[in-house]
Amino acid sequence: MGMGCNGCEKPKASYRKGLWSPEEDERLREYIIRHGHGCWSAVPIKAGLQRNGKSCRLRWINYLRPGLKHGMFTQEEEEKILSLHSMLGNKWSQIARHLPGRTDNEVKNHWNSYLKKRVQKSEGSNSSNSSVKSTISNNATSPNSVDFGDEANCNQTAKIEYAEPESASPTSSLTIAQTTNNVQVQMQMPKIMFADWLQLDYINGKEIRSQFDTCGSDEVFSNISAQPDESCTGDFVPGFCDPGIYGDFELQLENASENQGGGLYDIFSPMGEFFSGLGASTDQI
DNA sequence: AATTCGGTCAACCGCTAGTTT
DNA sequence: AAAACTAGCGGTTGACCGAAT
Repeated sequence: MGMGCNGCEKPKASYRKGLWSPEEDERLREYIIRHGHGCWSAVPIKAGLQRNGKSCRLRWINYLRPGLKHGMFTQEEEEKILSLHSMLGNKWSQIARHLPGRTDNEVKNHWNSYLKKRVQKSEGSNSSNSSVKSTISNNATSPNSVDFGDEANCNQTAKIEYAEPESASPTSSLTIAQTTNNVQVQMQMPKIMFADWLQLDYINGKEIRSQFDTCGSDEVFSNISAQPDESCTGDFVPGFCDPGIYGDFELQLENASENQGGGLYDIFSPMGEFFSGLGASTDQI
């Protein structure tokens, strides 16, 4: 686009706005997968984009970040939104945290264009908006002190399944070797999809440190941005989190040290699921 | 066939809180 | 102490598209 007045030395770069082109998307994705995002305001410069950092951040978080679900909300998701909204109000980011693969923006949009009307209608026509509230009312305390521990623990949307011994074991022999410690665990513990596990805030009442967006943190985060390969089992949703022990589970990252600043990671979920992909850890950038 | 209407959703804007200089 | 900067949040906008007229 044009460049405003040339004479005045306003360093005001004219940023592109509006919808992202596929080329821009590719540049941004490529850059972040290789280098992590670091400081967002530097991203467009380093990635060669005529956008501001804020726009890049938004595009990554809401669209490009691996692991996002797109498309129709399931009934369970909708019910969850309704429940959470009745407790939290318009705290979209908090609500979205309990919907794996969904962004706050998406949840907000869905509420505004579908769910709000539905609630209003049922409120108008009725006495007590029964089913929605009843699912959560038992522990609906003040909005500030909502504790999801129990909910996360027993809820259905966490996709907790019981692993069959071999269905959980990937084809890769590497994996088998690496997960010997987990074999026993695999037999008796619930199998949790990596994706869901990462995004849950609590498991068995214990807080899990997982997040999808860390920047400039001094803590030793390993930000994993990976893509599924053939040996993936189940839904793979990569994310950013600390390796370590969380409650009854352990998350391992393999080969990370040999691939500092981007490279191939082997990632083991707590239940021994194996994933491999590109990654970059921000603490090395 | 052309125009208007209405809904959706990606993206922007302004603000706040936290951190760094 | 304060100014500058950053990430993140939620409200809002407007481009786009299908349906209705």
